[in-house]
Amino acid sequence: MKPELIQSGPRDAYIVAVGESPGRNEIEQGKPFVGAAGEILDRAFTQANRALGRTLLLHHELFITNLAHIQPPGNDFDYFLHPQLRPELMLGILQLKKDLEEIRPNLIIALGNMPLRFLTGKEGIGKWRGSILPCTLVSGLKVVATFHPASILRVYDNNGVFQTDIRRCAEESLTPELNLPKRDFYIDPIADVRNELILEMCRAEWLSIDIETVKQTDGTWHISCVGFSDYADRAMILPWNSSDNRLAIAVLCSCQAKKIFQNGMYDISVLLDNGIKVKNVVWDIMYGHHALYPECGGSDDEVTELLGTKRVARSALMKKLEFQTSIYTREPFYKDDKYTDDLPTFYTYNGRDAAVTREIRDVQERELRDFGTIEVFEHEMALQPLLMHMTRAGIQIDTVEMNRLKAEYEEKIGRLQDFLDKGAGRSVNVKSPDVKWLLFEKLGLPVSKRSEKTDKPSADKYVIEALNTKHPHPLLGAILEIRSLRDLIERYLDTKLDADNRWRASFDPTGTRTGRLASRSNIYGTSNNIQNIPERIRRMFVADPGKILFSIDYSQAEARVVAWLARCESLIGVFNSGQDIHSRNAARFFNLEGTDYEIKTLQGGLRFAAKRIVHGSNYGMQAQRLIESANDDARRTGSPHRLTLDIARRGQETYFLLYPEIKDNFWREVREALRDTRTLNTPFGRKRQFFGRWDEKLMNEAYAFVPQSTVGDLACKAMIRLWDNDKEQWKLRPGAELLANGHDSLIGQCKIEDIRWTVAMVRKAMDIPMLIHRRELRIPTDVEVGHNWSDYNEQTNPDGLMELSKWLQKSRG
DNA sequence: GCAACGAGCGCC
DNA sequence: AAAGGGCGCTCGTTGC
Repeated sequence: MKPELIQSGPRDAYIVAVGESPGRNEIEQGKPFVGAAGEILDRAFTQANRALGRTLLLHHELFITNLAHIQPPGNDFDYFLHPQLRPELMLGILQLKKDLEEIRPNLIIALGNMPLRFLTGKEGIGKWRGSILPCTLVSGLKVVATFHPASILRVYDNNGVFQTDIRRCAEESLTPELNLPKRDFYIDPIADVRNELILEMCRAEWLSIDIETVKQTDGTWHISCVGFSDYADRAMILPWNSSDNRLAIAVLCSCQAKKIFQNGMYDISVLLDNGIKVKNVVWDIMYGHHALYPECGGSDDEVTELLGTKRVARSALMKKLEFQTSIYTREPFYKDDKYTDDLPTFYTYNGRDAAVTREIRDVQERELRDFGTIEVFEHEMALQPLLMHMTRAGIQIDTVEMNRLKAEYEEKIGRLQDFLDKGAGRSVNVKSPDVKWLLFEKLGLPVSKRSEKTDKPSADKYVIEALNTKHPHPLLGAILEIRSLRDLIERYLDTKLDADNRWRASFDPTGTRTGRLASRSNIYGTSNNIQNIPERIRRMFVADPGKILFSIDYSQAEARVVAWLARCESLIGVFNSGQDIHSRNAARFFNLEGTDYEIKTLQGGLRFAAKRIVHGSNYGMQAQRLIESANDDARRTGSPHRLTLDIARRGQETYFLLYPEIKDNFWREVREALRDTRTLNTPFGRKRQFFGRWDEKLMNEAYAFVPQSTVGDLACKAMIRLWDNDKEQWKLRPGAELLANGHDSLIGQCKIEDIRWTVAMVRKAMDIPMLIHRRELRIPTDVEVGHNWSDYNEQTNPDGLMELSKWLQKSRG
């Protein structure tokens, strides 16, 4: 008997969607994609149609079928393939061929790797998804592949990509033609052709530039070739190996055309290292993409790939050119050409990159205007030159101090490690599972937390700190101490510096989902992230000779933004009154009203607890986690005070009781915005779409987004003001410069005699009024100055950071 | 021997 | 069951 076909839809459909094989529900109901996977597909089409302004009756346009029409044992498609192709699959594919020949849809959607393989002969859904491909099963038809909807259930991060792919499918289904972009590539052209092209390209409005490089053993980059494209249908590729070409490259880079890059900070730096200045850089498609899809922010992308520390993509949406090509253009996947031995193929690859970059710019401009984030893009572009400057300037490291710290910590580690090994009866590596053996087997202590991913017991500092409170044991403290000392050495004190002993961290405006800057090691592989340097080693960062460091931070910035977002009059009142908000809150949370609460709270460490409670509670942190972070702070700073669960709970309850608007307004409005549009807007015009699964984690991400983003943007806006040399009102004197961004703080240096003036300028630039719910918010700033970057201490760090007024007094005396 | 991955942890 | 968010880096383990 012929098996029943699990299919649905009309035989005059525009689109045929092809899955792998039916599941149990599909078999029972005789229809494909009836469960959760079907819902995902349905929803994506509805959204795509809405985005395209179409009202399309899905079921009249879409024919859905599978490669096979029986369920393989264990739902494992491999059953059909190994040890050899099974007849059930071959029958299914013949049926599919027949169906396609009869229906002749405008578009076939391959849902997953197997349909991709049998419809196009291509393999690797991650590479080929989104590409418009000729169908090899039935010639003359076209295929777009994307993830199988069921995979979205497992890897929800793919949801955003899936949605953009389905949108492409809805567009492609309008016409049957493959109609792929055609481009001409002029590879190392003869002088006449080259000169003609140079003339034309210099006169063009836009010119994209893309370099190919090889890393040298000394960390520098050798340029192989440079691609230029003035129109998306052509590109010129100039190998670096002739002096004529190098001159041509210099001419093109310095011409008046508006330049387009993909991750230009890299290209521009490398060109500069080779004596070539790029003028009129106006568009970076990585920045454009980030302003459209902030979810692409985060590491683990081509930036980190460049550094050789690539990790698996974690972001819902990637920002690399390969991905952008798949969503902004109709150019099929071609990145494998990069790894060819064939020189012409490689040069063509370079030219295609340039042409695609050129093409993407135009699409991005339209989309940025439609989406309403063109100002966000321009803001990030404005940051680029000053961030490059900061990276290239760097900060001086006192290497004597660096080595002294390392020696001190190594000595301590040696002693503690001896103590630990003797106590444990064997050697214990504190960064290995040895610790779990020691805690949970040898000492028989209880497991209190497990990894979400692997379900393995956790032995992190919170667990160990909690164990130490309940079952005190000297080895526990030793583990924590060794871990943190090893960390200081491995992650900071062993950092490779440049030959002039400067720390040159890079800054990346597309590095986060919020618009904060990300910081990491630079393109030559020296230095590291400068935004997580521990306080206890910051003293090795020093001002240049004759100069002094300043660190100016926004006071309680995120908490203020939350108060304004919540329209919480009482909290706004406390901020506006100029009182010490934490002492004030501590008094109220812990019932110290009417007493001399400031002294009491300060002495009791409750002020610190109040700070933690406010910050954590705003973003959905629970009491248990609150005390962990508060007590960790206390341990690190040597404070004897510990927060108990009871006190934390009471404090948190009081916080929400006193300021109910946090939940009633702020949280509620975030949830409503998410429910209605899955999009949040910030006071500075950022828009972030949330593609994640609808759960509390998504809510917590969303609560944190606007405050974090607003403060991050605020500090960057101030940096732009100070960089912009035309603006007389924030003009810094020669020798004064910004050195780093600490999210809510700016770090810089200036000549010692200019410190008052410089600080006044920077503070003025940082004083940026915002409107939140039509109410003005201006966040005050605190200033510290010193010769090194650690806090002042009369005995241990007399050259450290202190309040400006105190420093002036001290330096007069 | 290398690459991927998880755990852990520094900062705001 | 319990769960703040946002990052980047290093080590140790594991799997090929």
